[in-house]
Amino acid sequence: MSSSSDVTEAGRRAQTKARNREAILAAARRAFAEQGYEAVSVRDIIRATDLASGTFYNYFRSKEEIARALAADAAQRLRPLLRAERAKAMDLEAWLGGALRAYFHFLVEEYGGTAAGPPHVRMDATPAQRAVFEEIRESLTGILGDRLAPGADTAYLTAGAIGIARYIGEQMLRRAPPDPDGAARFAVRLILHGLPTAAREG
Amino acid sequence: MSSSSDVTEAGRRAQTKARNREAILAAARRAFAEQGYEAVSVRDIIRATDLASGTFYNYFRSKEEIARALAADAAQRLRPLLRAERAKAMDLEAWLGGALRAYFHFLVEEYGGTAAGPPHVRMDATPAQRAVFEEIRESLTGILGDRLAPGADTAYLTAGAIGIARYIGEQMLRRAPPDPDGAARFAVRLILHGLPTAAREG
Amino acid sequence: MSSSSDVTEAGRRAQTKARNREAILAAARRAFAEQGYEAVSVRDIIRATDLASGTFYNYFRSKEEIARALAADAAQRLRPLLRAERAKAMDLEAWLGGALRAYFHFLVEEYGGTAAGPPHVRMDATPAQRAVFEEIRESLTGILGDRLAPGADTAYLTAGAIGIARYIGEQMLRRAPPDPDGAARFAVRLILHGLPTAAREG
Amino acid sequence: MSSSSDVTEAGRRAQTKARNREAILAAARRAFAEQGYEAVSVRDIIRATDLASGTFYNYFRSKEEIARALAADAAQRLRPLLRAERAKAMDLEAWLGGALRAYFHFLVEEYGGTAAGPPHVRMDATPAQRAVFEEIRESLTGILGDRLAPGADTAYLTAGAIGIARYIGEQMLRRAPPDPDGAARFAVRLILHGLPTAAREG
DNA sequence: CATGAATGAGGCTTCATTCAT
DNA sequence: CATGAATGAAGCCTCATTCAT
Repeated sequence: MSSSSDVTEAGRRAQTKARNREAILAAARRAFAEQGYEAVSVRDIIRATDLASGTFYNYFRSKEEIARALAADAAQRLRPLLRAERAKAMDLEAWLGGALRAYFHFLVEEYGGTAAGPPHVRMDATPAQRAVFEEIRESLTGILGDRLAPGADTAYLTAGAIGIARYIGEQMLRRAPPDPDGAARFAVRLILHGLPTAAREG
Repeated sequence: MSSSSDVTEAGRRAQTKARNREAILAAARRAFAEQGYEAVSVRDIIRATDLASGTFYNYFRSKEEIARALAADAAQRLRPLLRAERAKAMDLEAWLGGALRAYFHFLVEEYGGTAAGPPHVRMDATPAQRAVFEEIRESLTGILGDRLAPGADTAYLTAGAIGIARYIGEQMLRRAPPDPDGAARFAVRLILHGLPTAAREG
Repeated sequence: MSSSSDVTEAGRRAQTKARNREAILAAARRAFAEQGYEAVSVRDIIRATDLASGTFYNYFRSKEEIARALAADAAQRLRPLLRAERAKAMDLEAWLGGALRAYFHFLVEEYGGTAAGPPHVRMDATPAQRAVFEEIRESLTGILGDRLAPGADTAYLTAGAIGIARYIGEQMLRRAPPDPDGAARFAVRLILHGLPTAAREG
Repeated sequence: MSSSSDVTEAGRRAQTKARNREAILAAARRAFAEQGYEAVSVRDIIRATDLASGTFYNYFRSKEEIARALAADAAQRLRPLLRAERAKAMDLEAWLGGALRAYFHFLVEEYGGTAAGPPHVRMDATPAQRAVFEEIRESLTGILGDRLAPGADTAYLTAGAIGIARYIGEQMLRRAPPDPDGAARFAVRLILHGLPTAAREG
């Protein structure tokens, strides 16, 4: 049963496994984005791949697990980007611009062409999402430094910033073609200077 | 059919009907807010009342119908409030303050005690929601008047304002006790002057 | 509570009761004929009257009972007719003609305008139907007298005759306007002389 | 995926599938014959097999579909038999004998042991049944040739013949053991020469 | 590991029947 | 007796998950 091509075979196997896993994840991401968790059936997901229904369970223990994996995956892909921007940025404007560009590009890559966008989940539904929220809060407080009043409500500040990013991101995805850089410029202005200022510029 | 208490009888019946209808609506509102449309089963809803499963269908034709009724109901309760604020308000600040206070009080009344808040639905999932979006956009453009640049992206502006309201509202609901007026003051400042200014004040 | 018009009142009540009972029976007959027993709901029946759903149960103990009542009713209306024809008839041809005319007129009165006709029930599903079957068998053997061979299969003979009547009756109901007398003439010829003979005449 | 028993494996699977499908069909046929379409629940059907409720839907999309499949199946098994008899037969008697024997044997195979027989559906409830009706009508007119009067009512003739076959078939199924050949001989005589002649012979 | 049929819990909904008024 | 809302069993069907091959 073991031949001289074992290594190659094992390699091919590993490749196939990785390919299958990615295929399932991609199909699930699309499906969840378009229809929401409950409306998606495991069969919807595997029907979008060339695999059989049972195979799903060789890669994920349950439908819930793939959803969590997906959310964690998104958050984990997003966090390094945000961290990198935080590291590079010298001031609030630079950081906001970098982070929002990163986020909007991420949205386009992840959900571009989708009718929907990322599921609008409660802000802290998963640990990964909570982590992102905290990450942003810390970056924000760090950069603001002593321009942050002692009693300032950083949770509200963070929520406001995230709200702007989320909703403008959703609008952006609905346009053809989506323009992440333009959206980021707009969001930066809105966050930094407020709505009247943002309205004054084309 | 001919007792002297006919009126009272009919009245009691009508009262019971109205009470049951409200009980079902309230249970559904809670359930949808906490778990989302798909995750809620009709049995979840009626189990939260003291009625029997079949009774649900004496009041709503389907699970979908009650969801629509709920969304329409919320939007229809919200729109007059927003309109009234628009009529009263002379400038942007007054309008924002009134509208946000109205919205946050509405949230507390509607979802106070709930773990969650209103479902984060896509911004224009239902006609009623679209209508609210447009209502806000129009108020915004109307009040800004010629302080709105010709090419300004009013959809982004509206989305940003709604995003702030939604996410700060969600944060507010999570606090005990929720403070809608405080949240409104904060949101007004954030929207009007931007994040750095909002951060500078306790 | 008792007035001088008690008799009149009682009379009106009895009238109303009879009217209601007939209304329910008529609605049920139509419904069963058009949709079949199981497909008809009690609400279908009472919706076709101006009564309330609970009222149904003041007149019939259950849906099954009204179906039985209906079948019994039909059989009981049919049997006297058949008996009368038997009494009048001097020979087979006269009896067949009378009985078939009676049956086909009965069908038109009972189911005319209906899309369907009487439910095609098993020949002996109810006692009343069994009784009709036996009634016909006895008339047949009585009239045939010694023209009936000793070992003749009277069940088959009866079944054949009934089969002809049922299926030609069904065809007749489908025509506009239905012609019960013509159908009876045709069926008599077919039963008496067989198909080739019946085919030879227009 | 690569064992030497692949063919056998696939074969066994296919066999199981076919067996299950047949088991479901058989159970449904019995149930529909005994209780009629509406009175039969999908659970009745699968309870008569050793399968689980959900399995039904691996084979048929709905209860309606299996009913249609059953009717179509019966008609499709019957029509070739009737056609073959039509091709062989030189005269009316031969054709009637062949067709009725074929039909009665079909009944015994299909519904033998059943308390009931085929559901007495309206003569043309399904396309397949309409097709059988027309098939018989055409054979009849073809064989009668110019022994058919110009204005003869071929629909009535066909209905009469089918009525005889249906009701005598029902009687036959009720006997133990059923005698399809005897029933066919009887029915031929009745159809060809009429009731008095049929009565004269044992 | 892949396959895909089998499983059975559970979802939505209908409906015969009861009962307070 | 009439009314019509309440009841809960039962129907059809979907789906996450298991398992033999």
